[in-house]
Amino acid sequence: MERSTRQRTAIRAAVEAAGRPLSPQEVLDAAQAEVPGLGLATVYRNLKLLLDEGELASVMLPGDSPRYESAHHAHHHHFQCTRCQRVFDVHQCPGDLAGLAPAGFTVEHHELTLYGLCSECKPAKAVARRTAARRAA
Amino acid sequence: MERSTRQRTAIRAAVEAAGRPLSPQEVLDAAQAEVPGLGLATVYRNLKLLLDEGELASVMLPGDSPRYESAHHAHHHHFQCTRCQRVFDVHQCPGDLAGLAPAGFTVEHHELTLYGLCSECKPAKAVARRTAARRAA
DNA sequence: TTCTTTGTGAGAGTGCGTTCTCATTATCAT
DNA sequence: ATGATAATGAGAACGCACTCTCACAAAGAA
Repeated sequence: MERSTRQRTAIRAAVEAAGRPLSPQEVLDAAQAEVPGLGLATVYRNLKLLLDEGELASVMLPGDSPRYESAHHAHHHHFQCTRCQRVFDVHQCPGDLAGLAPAGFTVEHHELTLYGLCSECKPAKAVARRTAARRAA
Repeated sequence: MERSTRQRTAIRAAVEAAGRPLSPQEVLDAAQAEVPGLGLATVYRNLKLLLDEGELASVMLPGDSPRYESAHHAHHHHFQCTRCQRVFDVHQCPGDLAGLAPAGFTVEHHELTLYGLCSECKPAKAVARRTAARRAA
């Protein structure tokens, strides 16, 4: 039977607390605050377990390995920051995209990913630009 | 200087003729009709070359390795068949998705992927369903 | 035609995300 | 507290897409 371990608890908590999809490495980094010796294999094992139980959902983005987030979210999309690579939820959907498909095709579902700068990186980039300009002067 | 080989010509022609994004393996299969001994390494070498020259564009889809298509296409999106896994172009765009992002975020671009059955697989699936029903009876 | 050099095919090698192995640890029913 | 066994940590191993190596083939300038 399934046991309750500090590791499993920390992993579950890390993903739920993040409020955004995390990569296995990000989960490891976050959960190690709670369980310092935590290993990557344990993270993978538990992500798979929680996925099978339906507690987590995997999030696939173009050209990236899977991330994981709480499964208790309605249909939504994702935003990836082009600077820090972190992924955030977008709780809106353009909806009704069935009409875009070629004739004779049936649309079952869709994935939308927005790219740009997150609220933390937008100012960071502006600062970097100013710094570069100062160096050049 | 760059030479014109049967292999390169066949690879370029295969991608242009497909009219949809092809995986390296699909390119190999298609181009081998023209150059039977063609090797996978040559396909990768030439895809990279044509990419660098700006003749091809790479297409990333969630959870899949890159595909390649002609770069001479305006902004568009993609449709992946959930049965045959092939990818097709969708020449429309819901547009103006900047408003969907969280406050403080800047949207630079976006990727949209539709999933469903292509025109070839839709009838195939209906047939499979009828066959299964017959077996069950 | 000859020569230089780019391109090719085959298979070995690489990188990386993920899974497996196994000795050790820790949970929990008793 | 004790014992059965699930879970863990570390590192080896894996799978896959992709790139490199190298001997050989062939394009194209002379």
